[in-house]
Amino acid sequence: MITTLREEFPELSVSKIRFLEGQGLIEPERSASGYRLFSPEDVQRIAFILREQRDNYLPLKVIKSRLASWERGDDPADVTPSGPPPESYFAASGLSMTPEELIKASGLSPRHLRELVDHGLLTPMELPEGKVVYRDDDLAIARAARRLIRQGLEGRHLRVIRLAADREVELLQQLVAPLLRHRNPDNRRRAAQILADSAHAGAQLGESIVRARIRRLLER
Amino acid sequence: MITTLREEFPELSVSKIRFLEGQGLIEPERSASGYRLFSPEDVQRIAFILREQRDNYLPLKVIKSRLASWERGDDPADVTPSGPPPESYFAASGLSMTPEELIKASGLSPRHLRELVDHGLLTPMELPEGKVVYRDDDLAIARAARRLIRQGLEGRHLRVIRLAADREVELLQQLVAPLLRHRNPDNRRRAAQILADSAHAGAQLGESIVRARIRRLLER
DNA sequence: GGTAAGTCTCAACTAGTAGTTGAAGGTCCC
DNA sequence: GGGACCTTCAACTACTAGTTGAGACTTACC
Repeated sequence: MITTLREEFPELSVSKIRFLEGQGLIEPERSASGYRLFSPEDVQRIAFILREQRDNYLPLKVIKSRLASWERGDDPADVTPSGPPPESYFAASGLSMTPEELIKASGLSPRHLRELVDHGLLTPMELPEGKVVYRDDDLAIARAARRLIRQGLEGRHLRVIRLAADREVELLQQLVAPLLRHRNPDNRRRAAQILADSAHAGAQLGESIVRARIRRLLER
Repeated sequence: MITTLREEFPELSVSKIRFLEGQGLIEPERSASGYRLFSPEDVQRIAFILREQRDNYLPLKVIKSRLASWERGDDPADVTPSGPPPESYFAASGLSMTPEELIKASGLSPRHLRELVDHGLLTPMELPEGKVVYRDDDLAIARAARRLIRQGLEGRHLRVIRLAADREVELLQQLVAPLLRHRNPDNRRRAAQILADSAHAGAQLGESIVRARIRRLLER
């Protein structure tokens, strides 16, 4: 049987392969005597299925439909909904934290927290009494920043990322400026939807480009 | 019972609430007589659970452990692995497509495809016979780009995103340059790991910043 | 040609997840 | 005091994701 796959998935059984075929997820060729013959593409496909199961806990039905829509070259918006759905994309949890709480929740050091504020990555709300309060946006930013800091990046590097994000926001802002000009709730909702989808697509685009570049870098 | 939740989740049953408590996902207060009392936070928590189930197909066990690590203020790397795991982050599927196939799979028009190539978002491999071939990186890029184009962005706007991505790659490259200087397989693997985590964190950071900015924009 | 190891189908079985249902009883509130 | 709600607890159900076993066939090797 396919031993290559067993490197990544040691618990892969023959019966599971048969089961996957029974569910219509794979369709290996057959030899004259009825044995299954797996092409490299079949192996890739099985690896994909197993990875989706293991890493994203997707039910086989969902994997199957994604494979199918991928094959049809379908609208990828339906294929990659791994993330919040548009309506909830900007849904704030109402969380608000003191600097101390943010430090605990993000794992940042006070020094790094200050750096992030200085470089404009974190934008706490200033309350009249002189206190400052962070929101859930800031927590997400702080956590991501901490991962990068741990790898050796510093405030000034993160600033580059912030500038890029700002430029992207300007871009998106232009897109919905006409809708936001008048304070009409319907237009506002429409704008939020466009922004949600575009922001998500923009993030995907950026990540895809980075990934492509890095892959080529590593291939050398 | 909680009717607010039924707006988003019409099929939510009382027995399901009790089941969730039985599984340890929620712990509502109790009145003196033993009735469950749901605070707004409880409602938020339940909504989160139901959303993870509905949108990401996560098993309750996984949701529970994510809630728990969120509560402990744990390493968010474990909390947000919605995406490929480090080892497979750069795993190519070996896919290669002709321009026509890419157009079909991405839904781009030939004109937009040309634009993306011109602006350096797509970088096909040129084969000796003069043919060009796209890879799976390019498909991901093309699909994300198409979502933005559909919202009204154009080639020159996407170029801005590409430049930002390039700058981010330069940043990350510096991070692993020492490891890649000598062709040692162990160092190479280590570099790949760092790049995978950092690229993912960088994408998260960028998206978080954009989201925060846009949210503030919409709040005005 | 024999035989061991592997494969085939098909049906039955199993383990786990995610709840639902029903019985017996307590609480709330008009 | 009665109807509508809530409580627990055990049993039951539906579905997913396989495993196991029987009986038959194939492949490889001596």
